[in-house]
Amino acid sequence: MTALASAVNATPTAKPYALLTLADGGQLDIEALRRHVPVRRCKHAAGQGVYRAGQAFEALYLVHAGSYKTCELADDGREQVTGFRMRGDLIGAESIGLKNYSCDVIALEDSEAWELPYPAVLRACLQLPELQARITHALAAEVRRDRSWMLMLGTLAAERRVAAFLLDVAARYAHMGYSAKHFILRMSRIDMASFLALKHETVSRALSRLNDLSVISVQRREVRVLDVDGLRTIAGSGMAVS
Amino acid sequence: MTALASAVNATPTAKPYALLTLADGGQLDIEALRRHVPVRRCKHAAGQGVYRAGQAFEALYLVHAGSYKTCELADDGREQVTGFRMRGDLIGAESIGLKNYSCDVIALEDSEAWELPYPAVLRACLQLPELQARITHALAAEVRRDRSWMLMLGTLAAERRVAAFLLDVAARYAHMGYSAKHFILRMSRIDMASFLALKHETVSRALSRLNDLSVISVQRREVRVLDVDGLRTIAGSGMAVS
DNA sequence: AACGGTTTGTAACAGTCTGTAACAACAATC
DNA sequence: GATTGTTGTTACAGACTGTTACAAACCGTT
Repeated sequence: MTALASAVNATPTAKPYALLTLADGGQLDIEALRRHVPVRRCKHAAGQGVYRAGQAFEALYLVHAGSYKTCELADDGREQVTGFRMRGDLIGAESIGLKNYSCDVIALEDSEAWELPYPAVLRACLQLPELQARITHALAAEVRRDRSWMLMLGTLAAERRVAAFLLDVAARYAHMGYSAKHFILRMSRIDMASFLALKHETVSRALSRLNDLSVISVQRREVRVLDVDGLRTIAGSGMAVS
Repeated sequence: MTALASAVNATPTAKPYALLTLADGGQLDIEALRRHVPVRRCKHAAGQGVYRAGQAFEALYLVHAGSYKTCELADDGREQVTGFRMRGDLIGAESIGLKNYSCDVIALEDSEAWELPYPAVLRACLQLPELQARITHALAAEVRRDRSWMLMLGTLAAERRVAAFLLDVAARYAHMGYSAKHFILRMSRIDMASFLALKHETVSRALSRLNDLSVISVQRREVRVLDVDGLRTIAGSGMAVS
């Protein structure tokens, strides 16, 4: 990573954040949660897993720094990246109700997630009605987000998918207080391609074309958005992630 | 529908069913729920909506008979079928936490869903801890199911997607007590194609080819599975829907 | 039984995306 | 600083799916 790049969206300041950004921005903060649940800070090196499919389900995780990918696995080895998680995102909720985690969650860079042991969370839910609602809302939001990507994957051509993806990344960085016009992608072309149901060469070509159209400027993982409206037009009036 | 067809998987008998088939088959039955929540039976003609995106979110629904499709809509008119719902499936949970429903749910045939007013459900959750867990589990299962389809859509070619879809339909009919080897598809080719992120002609071609391979026998919406293992091989060792 | 409208099937053609391959840029290691 | 491996880019040929068009089957209605 170049010196310039590292200044764009580096490790965040320790600014406090609400639990479960995904939901509607309510008031339950991490300190209230800590009074009921023993929180352990877990650091992960790039490529290391928070958990893997099949491991015993024991905790939820809250991303504190860095970024992760969630991967679905098939018996025959097929693999699919189903999403990327950043600061404030909840991890592990998809496995609630199971004895074992149903997917892999892997750090894309050196990252940190806070471990919330599930039995403690369950007990805390009885005393903090807000927490229960928050988790339910986060799950519902996750369903909506996944479906909104299904809409995107089912109706947009390759180049438009890539454009929609960039807009989503930009919006998420903006939400975290970073620049929406200049950022570093944390995932490889292969992960991006898997998520977008494309091949990595196709993603490269699409990015190059968006670059040639002067809608963005891209060099490897560094992206500058030059024409947001142009990008929105290509993506089809953008995402409707709720 | 032919006389033969109607005998295959017609309106179900009024066999009692557990709440939220999607989850892990627990014990909370519909009678326990009725003691806390006023249940209204809602009938829908084919093509009629249970609710539409934008309508005020007021209730969850439990499919009692028939079948529905869930549709995601984009601002610019793009549309994507994101799933099909049958007896025992919960509808509306994806909109929990919102003021308005986020998608359309439309009956594929004459169907019936039981309305569970959400405020009453919320109150009931305080008295029936099982209910709260059930809804949470159903939501988590919904996330897993959607991701498992993302895996399928992202990694399988057209013909294999259709095969995987047929296996899923067969499994769901089997779960409801119908034949897994002989059933009637309730959705049009267009809905099926939308769900599988294909065009309806491609679905037609794939079905014709599976028919020519003697893996299935298909005539319009009537399907006979002749070679389950063959179908599984084509689909890539089947789905891992949990 | 005849009538439109819808749904489904088939075909030829065109287009996008993919697969392969070679190369370039970068990172990590020695 | 050279080397090795990973990641990303680009070009070209080829396969699959999408497009378009039309015909047949089915449905509900008259």
